[in-house]
Amino acid sequence: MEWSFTDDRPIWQQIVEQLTLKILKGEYPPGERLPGVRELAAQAGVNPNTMQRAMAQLEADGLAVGSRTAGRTVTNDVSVIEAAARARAKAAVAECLRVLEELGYSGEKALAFVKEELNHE
Amino acid sequence: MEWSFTDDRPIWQQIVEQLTLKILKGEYPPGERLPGVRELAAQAGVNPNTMQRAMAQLEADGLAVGSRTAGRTVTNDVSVIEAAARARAKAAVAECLRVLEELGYSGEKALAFVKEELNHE
Amino acid sequence: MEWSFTDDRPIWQQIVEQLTLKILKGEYPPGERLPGVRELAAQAGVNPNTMQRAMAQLEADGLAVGSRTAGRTVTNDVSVIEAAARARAKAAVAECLRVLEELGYSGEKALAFVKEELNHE
Amino acid sequence: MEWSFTDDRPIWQQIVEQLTLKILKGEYPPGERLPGVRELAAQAGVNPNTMQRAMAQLEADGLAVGSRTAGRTVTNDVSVIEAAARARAKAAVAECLRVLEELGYSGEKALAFVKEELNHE
DNA sequence: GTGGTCTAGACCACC
DNA sequence: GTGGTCTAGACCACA
Repeated sequence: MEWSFTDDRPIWQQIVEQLTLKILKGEYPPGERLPGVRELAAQAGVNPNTMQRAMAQLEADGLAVGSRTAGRTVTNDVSVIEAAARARAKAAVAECLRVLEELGYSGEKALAFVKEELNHE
Repeated sequence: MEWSFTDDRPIWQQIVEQLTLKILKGEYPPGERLPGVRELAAQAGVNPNTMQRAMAQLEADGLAVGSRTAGRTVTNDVSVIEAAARARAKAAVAECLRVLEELGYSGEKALAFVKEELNHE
Repeated sequence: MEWSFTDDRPIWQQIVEQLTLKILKGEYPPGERLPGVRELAAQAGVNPNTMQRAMAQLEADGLAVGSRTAGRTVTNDVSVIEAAARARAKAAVAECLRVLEELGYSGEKALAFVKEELNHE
Repeated sequence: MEWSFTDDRPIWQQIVEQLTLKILKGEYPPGERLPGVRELAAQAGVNPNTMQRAMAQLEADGLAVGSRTAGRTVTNDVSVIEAAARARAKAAVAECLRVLEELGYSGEKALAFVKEELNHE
């Protein structure tokens, strides 16, 4: 796993995002055991506390469940994962459309613009 | 003008965004004189220092030009404004497509999803 | 017997509570032989060490007596059991009243509130 | 303010509880500015990080709102405060009744017991 | 060995 | 001066 961080946002947030993405994509399947805090921290080259901050957020989001002594696992509740994935996709599109609308793109023009960008990518 | 800020990002950045938008949309036409920092700060209910920082950014972006004596004006270079508008639109779409691709949406599926979101908005 | 644990508190404490309850209610009558640690541990799906710790606490509370050769039995001293039951009840009520008082419930109001909660349960 | 902690639970949780109680009781009225993290930490004799952990929880509970630069204030949403107070009271009573029921107290007997305890307090 | 907590001290952005 | 973040290092309960 390639960890890369920018300094415009807290590292723990970026960790949360990247781990969340792995869960949403199924790279960490539901129920799978997650590596320990110390191990992940070593991999990512951050302080264990920082990694733990990220894991706590992951738990708060309901994507990971922690048993006090036996490490954490990805949630078994697939609906939570799917809901998170859908929410992320919808948020991205909504933000995009919001900006385009601000710039004067009507619905049809916005769609055409997206299509165009998609093609000569 | 309705100024509203969230506290998840620096206020000066949000000011920059909103002022930039007004320029891109032509509400502040090229060459037009911008209100003074103190006046704008009073309107927005922020510290003049904060507004000052936003204006400095606007100058750095090339959208505003400042003469030490006569206040600031919107740039006369229309190409700069158009380029900025295009860049903002492309960035928004690119970010959106990036997220969708991360989540496993192929090009066609992404477009379909955007269309769908656009419809039941 | 249905064993269920939450991970907000040590498992051995929860075992102690549930076993204690069985003794107080008479499900394990005074003088009765308790199942062996290994057997109980298997039932509850926990490590024998954990169950062992719970039993030690039960002994410390005076509710179980252990003879090195013949396993453990529930105490024959009924007064100990009755005292424990009374203490548990009083502690529960005292804690409840403490919280209610903290929140501004006077004696009468507290009682009325308890009555109300009891009814629409 | 008298801060006293026990070592059976995390200090930050105890801080959260005590601050929450002050808010629920109105000692910190809605909208009131809370002392800074460093100041509170000094008062309580704990590390600023520990105090911040507590404040973050208070924010997550919706009882405090934080503006990135101007300190925290008690929420203005009185309904949140009232809901929290009611929830705390109901939880306390429910726990009490649960224990009493486990011990064999029927509804009426439980109420009578509470009344008795309340009197010779 | 696991996660959780706490301390100490430092740095930074923001206003 | 405010809150937020990060590091480093230590301790503890639990299983």
